[in-house]
Amino acid sequence: MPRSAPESSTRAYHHGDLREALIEASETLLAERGVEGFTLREVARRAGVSPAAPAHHFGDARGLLTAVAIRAFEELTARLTAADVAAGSDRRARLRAQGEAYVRFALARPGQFGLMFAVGRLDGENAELHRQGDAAFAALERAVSGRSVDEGPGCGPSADTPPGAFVAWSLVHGFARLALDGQFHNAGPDAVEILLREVLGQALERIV
Amino acid sequence: MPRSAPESSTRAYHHGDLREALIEASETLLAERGVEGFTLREVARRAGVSPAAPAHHFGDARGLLTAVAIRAFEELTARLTAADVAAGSDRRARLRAQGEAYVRFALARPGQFGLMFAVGRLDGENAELHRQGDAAFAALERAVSGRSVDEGPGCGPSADTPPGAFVAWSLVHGFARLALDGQFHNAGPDAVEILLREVLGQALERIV
DNA sequence: TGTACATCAGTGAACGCGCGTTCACTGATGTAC
DNA sequence: TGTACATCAGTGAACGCGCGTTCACTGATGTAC
Repeated sequence: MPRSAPESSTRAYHHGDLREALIEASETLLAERGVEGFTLREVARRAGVSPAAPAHHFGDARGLLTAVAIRAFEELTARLTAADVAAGSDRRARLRAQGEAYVRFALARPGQFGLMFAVGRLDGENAELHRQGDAAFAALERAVSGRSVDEGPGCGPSADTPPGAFVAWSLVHGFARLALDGQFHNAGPDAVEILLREVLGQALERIV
Repeated sequence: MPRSAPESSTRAYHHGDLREALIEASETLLAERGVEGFTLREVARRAGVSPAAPAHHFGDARGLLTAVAIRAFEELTARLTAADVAAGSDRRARLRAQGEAYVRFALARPGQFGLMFAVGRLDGENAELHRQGDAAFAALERAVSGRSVDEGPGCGPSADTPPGAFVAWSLVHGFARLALDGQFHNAGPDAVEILLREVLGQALERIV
């Protein structure tokens, strides 16, 4: 099932749905080469269009990357929320489920995960980007605060946010980045899997 | 006092000590533009030499960056160890002191911190790089395990490493990266300072 | 002490490369009448 | 239904750019005798 475009739904002209094709090509390119290896020309090549075509839909490279990041935040939020719901009502179980979902998302989509925090490559003025970023954080914060998924949307980091939310975020974020940067390679076979369980088991449950 | 070059001490010919000058120029360039903004030509420009000069001392760009990363790990280890010693013998105090030192290093030297974990830009075959990276981890692990600073050098991540070391590392590493990526900007004024204390206070002490 | 020579740090021009973006354009699609 | 026209997605060549690295070289330094 094709996802609907978040803003003005582009009609199919020559290509069919170039906007969508460019986003998907970006996702696979990011997966293969990371944010550092991303180029607009390569994306165009993979989508089978000329290097000038993307400008029509996204303005420039930053615009395309921002669209990809927005979608990535949406997927992260969906995964966090699904894990939360599946974990039941126990606060620690919810927290652990979300922590595991966060790390698994990062490991499954390393390129997109890198992009989401590569602020220099994104359009910081984009309101939708902020909205989706805040939504992902809100999902985590909800479990930390023991609020139900049904109790409204929550909001992004603020001065009122309980510190535990930052603790949980830092922990899973740091674990994910270290794992992606290969820092656990010497910690034995299946180190990431084993450590993930231990870290979440030892730490996340105690923190809050 | 000029630091002595880690390998074959380069004599002063035309420049004086180009090897050292290139490393220092790299450090300030990294500070200004991050790893993404690093170029060999710009470093040469800043050191006042031709673009071909660095090759003589470091082979290629990767070689120079690796030398810079090695030095950065040395500085991190020195900071962690100093904080550890200053914290006395209480295990939680030591852990907290090292955690704070880790984050402060990252905030003070964002470009070098980014470089240390930008594995794609470094020479993964370089033994000294691994040695210094392991040494930094070993400092952290020592406090987690409650071993004294005097009890030998320790070693890098392995299958025998207590999980708490990975927990502590993930926590401070994640906090540092999120802070550097501007993710705490909306958490109020002085958010990073306040959160740093809260995160270390709430979490690090409980984890082990 | 003086001279001839070897070493090698650093030069500067050139290499080929791929990049993001621009621009005038083409031609398929959709629409007004 | 048919025709003329407007729209605009996508083309492809060209722009200027800065990059890392190479190469034959220069000339200061150090050294052997």
